[in-house]
Amino acid sequence: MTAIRGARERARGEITEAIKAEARRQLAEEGAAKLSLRAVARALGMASSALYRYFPSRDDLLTALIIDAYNALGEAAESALGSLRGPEAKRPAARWLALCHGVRDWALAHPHEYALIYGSPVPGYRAPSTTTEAAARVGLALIGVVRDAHAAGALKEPAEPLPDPVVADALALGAELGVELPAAVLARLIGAWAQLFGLLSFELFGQFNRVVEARADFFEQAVLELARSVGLHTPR
Amino acid sequence: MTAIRGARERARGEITEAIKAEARRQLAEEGAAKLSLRAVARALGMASSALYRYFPSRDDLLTALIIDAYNALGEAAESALGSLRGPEAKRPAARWLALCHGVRDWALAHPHEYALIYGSPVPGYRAPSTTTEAAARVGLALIGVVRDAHAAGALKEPAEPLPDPVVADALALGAELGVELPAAVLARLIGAWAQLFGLLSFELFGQFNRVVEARADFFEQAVLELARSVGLHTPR
DNA sequence: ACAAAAACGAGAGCACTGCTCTTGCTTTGG
DNA sequence: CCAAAGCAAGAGCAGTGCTCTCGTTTTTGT
Repeated sequence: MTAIRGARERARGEITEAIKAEARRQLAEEGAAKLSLRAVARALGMASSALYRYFPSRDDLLTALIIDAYNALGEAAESALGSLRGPEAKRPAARWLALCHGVRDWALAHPHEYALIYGSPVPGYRAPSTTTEAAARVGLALIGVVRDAHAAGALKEPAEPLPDPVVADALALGAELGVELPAAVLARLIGAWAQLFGLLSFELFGQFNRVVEARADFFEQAVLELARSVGLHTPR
Repeated sequence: MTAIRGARERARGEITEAIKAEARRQLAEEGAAKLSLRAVARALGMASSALYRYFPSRDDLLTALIIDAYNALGEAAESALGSLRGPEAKRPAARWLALCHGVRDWALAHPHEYALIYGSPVPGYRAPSTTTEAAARVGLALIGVVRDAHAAGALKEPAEPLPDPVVADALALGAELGVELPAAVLARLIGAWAQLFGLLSFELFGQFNRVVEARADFFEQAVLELARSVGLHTPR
């Protein structure tokens, strides 16, 4: 169905992509606030009004960029996991670390796109299912690492008890995702997920200026601690 | 020196405050992106050009709002700590919890102002010392709670070793702040600080939609875990 | 006390923005 | 082959941040 349905359809796809590419360029240079439809149209040599045939509004363009960014980040994370070789590829702690560093590396390489998805929600809130789906990829990857560890019997379930409502949320999530993990682990995974991005946001948004200098070391250390909190064994 | 230096000076202060108040109003309604100088001037019944006598640019107004927001948050946090009564007021874990909940309560009550300070940096980066000073208040409060616990001998120093560069950062921070805490504790405090806002940002920016429903319980649980990670005893 | 200097408010104006509407042209499909 | 749909371009509207100028008012130095 994506076959050649005429030159027009193909052209539409290409132009849509060109618009997004140029918008991404301006985003990387000036940030989301300064992204201007007219400037994009100008750079592409088209009338600004023509652009509205492809994106009905500026917010729609931004939403498309957001989804792309989520997917790019998800892909970076997954590929960091996939490029592990040798015995490292099987050790849960190493997988966890690789995943987190993959996320961080992408964020450092694309700070404005990171800000777009994990900074303040720019277009008056919203979360179409396409967005949330793409947004979930990193979280799912984290769960995957822990699930594999659990299946291999390499998980040390935390002893601390959890309040009932938290357990309920964790169970609901586990059921929805069809993943078999103890509620305590799942709940801590959610926390670790949020905290991972807390660390990244502080680093990227300048909150660590004059506080943390050895950013990579600090990140690794913090992320190792998160791995422990979900029950992963972290040798050495 | 802040004495009455003429009606003009007093009027200037009042008008400056009125502008910020109206800007804050529009901020709370529409978010930072939609805040317009002209609209503020209109609401105040003055010409838009007159507003530039008080704030040289839109970014300067935003910066002022950012500083105010940091201070309001810092104040909310400190007062949550100060309003503890009875034996709770002495238990480090209770103080830690009260502090974190104070931060969360303020954030939930002022989501747009929270987004202004912990979302994407809106005006092309920047951090005048006045900003960083106000921004540090919550972090300092967290440190204070742990310092007191340490002084009272109620701190269980974590055993896990830290990489040297991280230790160095922690020592430098401790020296700069003149606070006597083990490097391992200080390093974990920085992590806990970042993670606290990671949790809040995820909650406020909608990342927990359809994932975590029992937000307050979840927050409490996560923040308790953070307290443990810095060495605080958490009874029950 | 008076004149010079500084601060102020208002208005007009510039360059820019997102977005709409209308007018012609081109591709598509029955 | 021709009507219908898709498309690009231009003009135009309302709004924005910001600058400049021009009278007026307040402060300040002598």
